[in-house]
This record gives sequence, C-alpha cells and structure tokens, in this order.
Amino acid sequence: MPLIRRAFFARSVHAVAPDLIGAMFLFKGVGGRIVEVEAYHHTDPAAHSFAGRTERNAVMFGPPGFAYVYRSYGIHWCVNFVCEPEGSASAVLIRAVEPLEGLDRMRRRRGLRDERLLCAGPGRVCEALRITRAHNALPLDAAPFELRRRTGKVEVAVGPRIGITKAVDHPWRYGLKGSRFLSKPFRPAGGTPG
DNA sequence: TGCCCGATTAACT
DNA sequence: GTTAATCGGGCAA
Repeated sequence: MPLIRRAFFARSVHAVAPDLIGAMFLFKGVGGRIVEVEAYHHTDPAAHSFAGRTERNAVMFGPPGFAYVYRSYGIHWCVNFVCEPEGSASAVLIRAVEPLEGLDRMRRRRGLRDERLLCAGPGRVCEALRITRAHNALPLDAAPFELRRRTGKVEVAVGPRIGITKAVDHPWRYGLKGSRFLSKPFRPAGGTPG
C-alpha cells in the first residue's frame, strides 16, 4: 500500500473523507484499517472551526496533512486529519478503525478482549492507539504516524453524522460498507418501504 | 467570573 | 432508555 503524502490532504474534505475509507492508519505501529470517518467543513456550524480560530482548533487553520487532536467532553481524545488549502480550517474526524496491528497493546490499553470494540468510536480509537494532546499538530506523513492509501476497491456507505446537534442532516459520515468495526451501523440506502 | 453545552463512553435501570 | 465523568469554548455579566 503506497504511503499517503501531504498532497493527499490538499483537497476538499468531502473528497478526502471517503478516500480514507480502507486506508491503513498506524500510530507507533499500532492500528489498522480506517472504516469510519466524518467530514467537517469550515462553513459547517457543527465544525469546531466554524466560530473562528481558538487555541484549541488552531491546527485546523494551518496547512493540510497535520493531526488535530482535541479533548471531547473533558474525558476522551479525538483525532482529525486537516484537509484543503491552508486556512480552510476543514478536517476529517477518524471515528473507527478495524484493529489489525498491535492487538495485544490495544487490548491492554482498552481493558477489553473484544476486537470489535477496540477502535469502534473516536474516543476508543485514540485510547487504543494512545493518541493524546501531545500529538496535536504533528505531520501525518512522518513517524509516529504511518498512513497508507488503499489499493483495492471498497464500497463506501454514506449517512448523517453522529453525536452533533447542528447541521445534523448533512450526509458527511462515511464508512466501509458491511464492516463490523463501525461505531454504529449505517442505515441502508433506499426509500421508505411500502 | 459563572454558567451552559459539547464531533463520547461505560455503567446503570 | 438514562446518567455520570470532566474540561475548554463561548457568552453574559
């Protein structure tokens, strides 16, 4: 699988997000295949950058290809990949990973045996990979990160984002269709029955 | 300064 | 289904 370079992220967050489904995401050799992400655009009221630059979200306003790590509900860490030209303040939230490398370390950190729950949620991903504020603003194309583009074709599911109260109807959540490692299943596409 | 809320999760009933 | 844990941002005073 080819390494993902900085230019990969210098595109619309809505193009990058589905392209990340199936990509390999390792942190210090621990991680797996990205199976769920969400796109956050600077014009989107649900984005941290919508209200302007703060100390917390400053990385979002910088160049693409860097990690934006924030504290969620005062408890968990969540990791984003900054996208688009510098100043656009858009990013992709990594919501779920299929655990493939470093399973024992992930199980220890999470206090769990069940592989399905190791990285099924943005807070869980950061706990399993041990990503914290210390890794905010680090480049994604250098250690301790290792990102590799998917090679084969994948079927990408699309749906509304989770856990937000603003702009709830935008279909900006992307997932690997049929994966059992999602934080929540995607509602099947198609009209209402009957 | 004080207050409310949030891109969550686990442990409850 | 509900709730506690816990802290930074945004806004009112």
